[in-house]
Amino acid sequence: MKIGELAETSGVPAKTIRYYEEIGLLPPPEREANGYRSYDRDALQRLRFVQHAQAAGLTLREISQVLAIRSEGRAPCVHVRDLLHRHLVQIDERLAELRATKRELQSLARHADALDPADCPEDVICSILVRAG
Amino acid sequence: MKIGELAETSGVPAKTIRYYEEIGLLPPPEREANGYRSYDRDALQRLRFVQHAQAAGLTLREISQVLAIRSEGRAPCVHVRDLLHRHLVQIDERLAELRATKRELQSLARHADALDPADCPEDVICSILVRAG
DNA sequence: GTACGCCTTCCAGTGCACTGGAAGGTCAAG
DNA sequence: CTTGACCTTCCAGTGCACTGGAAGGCGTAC
Repeated sequence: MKIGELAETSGVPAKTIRYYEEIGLLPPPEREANGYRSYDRDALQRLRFVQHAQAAGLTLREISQVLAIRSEGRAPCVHVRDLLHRHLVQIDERLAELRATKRELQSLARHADALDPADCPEDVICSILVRAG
Repeated sequence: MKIGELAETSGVPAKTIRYYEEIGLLPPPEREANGYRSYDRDALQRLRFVQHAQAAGLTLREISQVLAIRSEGRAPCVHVRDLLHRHLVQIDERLAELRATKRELQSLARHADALDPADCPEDVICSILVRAG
């Protein structure tokens, strides 16, 4: 399977697949006589794994770690479990932040919608936004 | 007021204040005879405004736009109102994404917690994560 | 006079995940 | 024989918001 086909099948751009190889996320594949990359089914499986792991919120660096552990023959279960729990905490934090920002923004938007631009005082930069934060 | 004092008062590192000036977010301040930056109260107000606007989720680029509009003498109200509404939409999208990821992660974590590492089959990269995505 | 802390500029790097483009090789169809 | 799709490498840029460090000037206290 050439890189274009792998890209097509996986939905990951060829450029990105080469990039994954470059950063050591994917192992260098076999090459055809003409130098083209030749991928087997494992490559697709790995790539799908990367997509799954990304969907789960892991960074490429973390995915590399999991992949490396596995290629050493150890089962990455414990490691992955830790990663998952840590990510859940992070997501909760981020959710809380976002919700706070949203409340902030909603309050500002309500204020903005009720405001006549003519009322904008000259001495402050923006009377909508000075209420933020 | 020298940059260190402004940094102290605002909580924004001096390095960052210089960076803001460099990208045109803050206007170049007066200089003392020795070349030190000399800030007035307006500078602190602007810096606070930047912090508020950032807290509201605006990017530095957007904040620059608001500041630029204001410095042209026009009230940025309408512009800001649009920004706010667009940001609210973005935040809702991001919230939905995050919540989906969280559900994903929770399901994976439950699976991981219930799993004995010895059960990890050799032929898949990680039986926890193949379920993701 | 020297030590220390503050200030200056400038250049470069961080993190994250790509993405673009140039210059050129390969292969099958028309 | 040329066109076009595909592949290669390499270098460089994107976006966002900083951050680090070197090399040197300034100002005050001891």
